[in-house]
Amino acid sequence: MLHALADATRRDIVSHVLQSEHSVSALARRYPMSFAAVQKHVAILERADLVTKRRHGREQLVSGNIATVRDATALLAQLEEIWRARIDRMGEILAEPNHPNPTKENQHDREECHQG
Amino acid sequence: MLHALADATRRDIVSHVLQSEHSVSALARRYPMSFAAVQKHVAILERADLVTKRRHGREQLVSGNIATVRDATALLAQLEEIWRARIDRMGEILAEPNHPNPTKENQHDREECHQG
DNA sequence: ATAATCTACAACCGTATGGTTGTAGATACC
DNA sequence: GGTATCTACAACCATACGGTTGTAGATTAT
Repeated sequence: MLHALADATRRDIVSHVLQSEHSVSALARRYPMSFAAVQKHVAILERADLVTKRRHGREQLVSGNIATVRDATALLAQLEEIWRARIDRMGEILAEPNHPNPTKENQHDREECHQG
Repeated sequence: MLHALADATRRDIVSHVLQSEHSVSALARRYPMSFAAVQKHVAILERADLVTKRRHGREQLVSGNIATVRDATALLAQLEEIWRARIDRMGEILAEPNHPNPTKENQHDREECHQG
């Protein structure tokens, strides 16, 4: 599911179909790629249950699957929470004036990024 | 970067090396796969700047790259925020007593779109 | 019926993943 | 020096991605 969200085009599609339904061809017109490519992106999102398709005449209307997107956001928030806790803890340790191992200091805090 | 985080093993590695440094072989011992496989995971995380390696004798100690992880969590939080706003908005619309399409709330059931 | 549109699906290409094994180079230990 | 350990890297495999083109089916409009 994170994999499905790890593509900018797919995230954009999800954002749009969360606001209103769009047919696959309407979505395809928004991106500089073929219809089939967008169709595949929609299929991946559908497989991850992030969007749902609804037939309307000859069109296939795509809409965001609210429940699954909610699950995804919950998972992301959870990961973010866990990591933030760890980061905060490391910040505390580094801020301690008497922590035993100064060599553990941040490898390169940020300013000497001579090497991207 | 989301791609780098879209793998359970890699997320686990990040969690662990955020707490303390681990050599590549120490990490490899934690997972039911070969040393080379874990080495590749670490390489992917390193390419995404999520971890950093530091040489210590014959070992290569892996540690979480706090700044990039922070960026990642910020990005995730941002995505979550955008989507939550959309979701909340849809929730409001669905909660309105006079909105035109009440069947929209449970479009999860797509039994058979049969047509001949 | 014919044409135009929307969709689905298959085949193909180049590349990356996730995994394996094998080999070679450094480093530590005896 | 010899050996064990840690690492790097290459080759290989199966699968999937991201994209293309092409073809066929379904629906709408004329």
